[in-house]
Amino acid sequence: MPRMLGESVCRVRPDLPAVAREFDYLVPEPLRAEIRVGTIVRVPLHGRSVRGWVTATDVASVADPARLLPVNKVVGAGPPADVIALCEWAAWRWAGTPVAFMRAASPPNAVRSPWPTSRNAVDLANPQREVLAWPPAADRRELVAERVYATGSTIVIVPDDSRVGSLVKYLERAGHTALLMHSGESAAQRTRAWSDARAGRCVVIGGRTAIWVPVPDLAHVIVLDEGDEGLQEERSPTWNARDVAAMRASRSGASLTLVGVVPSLEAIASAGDPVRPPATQERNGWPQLEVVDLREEPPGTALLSEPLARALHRAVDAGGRAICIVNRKGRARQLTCFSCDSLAVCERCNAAVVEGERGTERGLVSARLSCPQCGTVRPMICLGCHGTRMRARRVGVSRLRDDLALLLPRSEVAAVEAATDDVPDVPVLMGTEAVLHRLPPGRPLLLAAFLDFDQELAAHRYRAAPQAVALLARAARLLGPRNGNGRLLIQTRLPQHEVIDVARTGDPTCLLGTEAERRREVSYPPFGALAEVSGSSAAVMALLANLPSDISVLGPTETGTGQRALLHAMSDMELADALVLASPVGRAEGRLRIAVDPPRV
DNA sequence: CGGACAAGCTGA
DNA sequence: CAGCTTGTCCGG
Repeated sequence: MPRMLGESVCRVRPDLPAVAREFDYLVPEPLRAEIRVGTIVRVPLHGRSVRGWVTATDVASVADPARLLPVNKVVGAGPPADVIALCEWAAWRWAGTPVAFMRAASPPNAVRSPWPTSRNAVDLANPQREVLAWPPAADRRELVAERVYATGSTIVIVPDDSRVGSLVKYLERAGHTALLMHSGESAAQRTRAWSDARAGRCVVIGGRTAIWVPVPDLAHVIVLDEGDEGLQEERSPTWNARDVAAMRASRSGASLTLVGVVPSLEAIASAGDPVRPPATQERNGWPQLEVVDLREEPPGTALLSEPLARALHRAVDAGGRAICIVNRKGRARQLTCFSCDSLAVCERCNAAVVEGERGTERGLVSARLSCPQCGTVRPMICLGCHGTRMRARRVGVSRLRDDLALLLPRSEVAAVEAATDDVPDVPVLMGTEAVLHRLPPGRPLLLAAFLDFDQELAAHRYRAAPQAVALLARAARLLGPRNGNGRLLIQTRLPQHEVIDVARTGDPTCLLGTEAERRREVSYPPFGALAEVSGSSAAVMALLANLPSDISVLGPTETGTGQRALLHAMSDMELADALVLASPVGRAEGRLRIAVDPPRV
């Protein structure tokens, strides 16, 4: 096929994650007007017709022009050029393929309408970068509204989709064009919002994917709950919308506001020390707090203390709702024999067994032990002394529900876990943290009680403290401010812990200093960078072998299916560059997953 | 990713 | 050695 003079050539990245290359194609004259950077096209590749994104137009230097094939057709509009470039950056930053990001930045359905007359990028004289410490129960609508830019677009990232409705209404009442982009919406609705955003002069409100919207005139990016785990993609590449927001704002010359109850060290590292509201507002932005020191409770009361019982009765008698939170599913996660005190383990694999659902054994209802590792189930019998009575050591929500029901004979008590289908509208809910996300409407929430908060404080994850604050903050938001009727109750043996101080005083700096100290000591993020690589032994070992020497490696350790290792570098850039260098150029030998900034280590 | 083609395996 | 499975390569 001879190439004619003046015929234009575009570069296309096929929507095939395993093909880490771009290819050049001829642009047929009738398609020329529609083909620009970002346009979604179908192109012939290896005898097939595949979808892809145009990544460059008017490509000049072509290796072998005679071999070029023409683009088959234009599928529809895609991300604008600046977003395509942002996708390339994100692919480097989180060691993924650009395709993964281009998918996230594209509309769910094809958009055939032409681009609106282009609105120029806003030229802010003085773009601001700001970190804002904002107490959980304080209203955030005003905070957003006063930052919305009138002659340009604003992106507002809100990880929790249950709270966006009132924000949208508030902004619309203030005369703004608000576009909702949450994953809970239908594909058609999200496509429409994506398409409408191309006109600019709007406020886009959505979850993490909203950071990729095609607004042409970005002036401000606001990230609410910037430390929320929901801002990070769980699957690889594990990108974080807060970090993409910071880069997009910086590249567009837009302002950036990162808002958190206790701002993350990552936010502070990228946008400076937090701005705080006046101290009275900080205090009033948390509900009333009661800390129960479990060391002073009589032994044997376990997690159902006297002050907890009082608070529960008070809430129920007032006609409100009370929720109790323990992050352990099931009945008991650990059991010891009542007579010989040995730990109950699995007869096959020796792992600690948990108390399973009750089964029927020769006509008698009895508890069973089940192994979380291999699934073996046996009746509740001690392997050592054949005793049949067990003491529950780490009690879970289903057992606590039963205990709570005995304590509150006149109220209905329901257990809630992530797997619970319908959360019943009863006065008392006993649940894992899932209950904080799945509260049925109807009754006013008067009490949120963390029965074993030390489990969160002492968790061996390096982000344990901010995650613990996030739990308290979520509960606090549901309970309302200090002058309301909601009450937060925390049972602990560490009543002086900085995390609890934040809820007590409203002062986020209680925690920031010690947390920064801890992380700096071991060069953990944001004073260093981490990545977890896992997969088949061959793939992991090949990657580790090609790593430059300034990357330190913990492991590898055996997993069920292969190997896992933790990589540490002194900066995000160093880590990203090393992963580019070490990643296999051609086909990967077996499965490999790279999680940059793994949420739990 | 998935088609093409090569090398390996099996049974008469 | 035909006919089938399994593996490796590579795309404009």
